[in-house]
Amino acid sequence: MAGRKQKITAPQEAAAIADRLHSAAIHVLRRVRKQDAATGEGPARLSALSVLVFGGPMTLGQLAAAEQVKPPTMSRIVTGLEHSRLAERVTDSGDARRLRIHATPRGERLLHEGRQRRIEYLARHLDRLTREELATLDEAVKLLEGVLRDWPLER
Amino acid sequence: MAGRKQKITAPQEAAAIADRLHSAAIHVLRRVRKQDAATGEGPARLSALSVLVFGGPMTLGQLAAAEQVKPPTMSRIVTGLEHSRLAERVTDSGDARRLRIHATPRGERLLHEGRQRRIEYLARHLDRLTREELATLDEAVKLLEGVLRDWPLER
DNA sequence: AAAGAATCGTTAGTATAGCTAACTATATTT
DNA sequence: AAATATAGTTAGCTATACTAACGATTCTTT
Repeated sequence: MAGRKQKITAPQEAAAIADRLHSAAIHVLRRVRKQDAATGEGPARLSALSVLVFGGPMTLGQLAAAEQVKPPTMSRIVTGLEHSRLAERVTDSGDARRLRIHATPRGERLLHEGRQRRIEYLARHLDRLTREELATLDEAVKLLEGVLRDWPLER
Repeated sequence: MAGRKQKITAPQEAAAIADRLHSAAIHVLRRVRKQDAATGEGPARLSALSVLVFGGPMTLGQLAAAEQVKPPTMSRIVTGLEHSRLAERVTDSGDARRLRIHATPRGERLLHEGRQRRIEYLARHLDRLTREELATLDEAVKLLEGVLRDWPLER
């Protein structure tokens, strides 16, 4: 955090961009989420499953924190994933209070397929951009990733 | 739409960017939506209210279509907005089946305040970007807006 | 003009996803 | 050993989504 570039930013400018960024993000996701219906699972389950697949097995509390959701909510989400045989609860050896939640092979498969479908759909629409425009978009996404990385979760 | 530039885009590139764009959009919105809790209204109501405020009065069916939601769902959302005195149903003169839904002054005020809060919050975090980086982000958002404009709603 | 069909919205019933409060079971601290 | 802290679950509430079935109106067709 100490190594950031100087802030030479006009605040109103940031606000105007923030507004349109917010709107664009909403509309992109609204289009894309329809593709996820094909998986037969709801968004909360898919998102939690994604955390499990890409972050590896973790406790219910960690998963709840990662999804910014309270433990009772995550408990129900995991129950749903178990019923669909996409994830499993395993009692932690060494601390019987804890549960290790992990994705099943079936869960990994379903996630990757859904992700593929979603990305292809989105990419099909980005295809109308030129190579240069895609490069701009790529750079902007990198900037956003940086902002998100340094963005404290509290507040 | 006929006047778009040539497609000289490598498809895999678009897919990779699509993936990260999707992820970034999810995480930005996840952070920002917490600010909306201060309004005391849920996301579906705020989003419908936003359509009413910026799109003007419309029928329930139009509002449902704009929000990509089925009529029964929108009926309940509007009921909620009415209970909070943020919107009103008015029977259409000329076609008694139709309802004109419109935002109340109170609804407009709440929406603008919430929007202000959300934008300021997001802008505060974008502030760590330099002027140049903000310009890149701005350009990328414009590109996205263009893609969204030409993106048919069906499918 | 009357009968039938289409349209608009609501009601009923179900599922998912979020919350707080209260509880159980296990670990840790004193 | 007793008190406290931690990890999850259960219970009960609310909001948001769906489909199916219904009522009321309007349009069409005979």
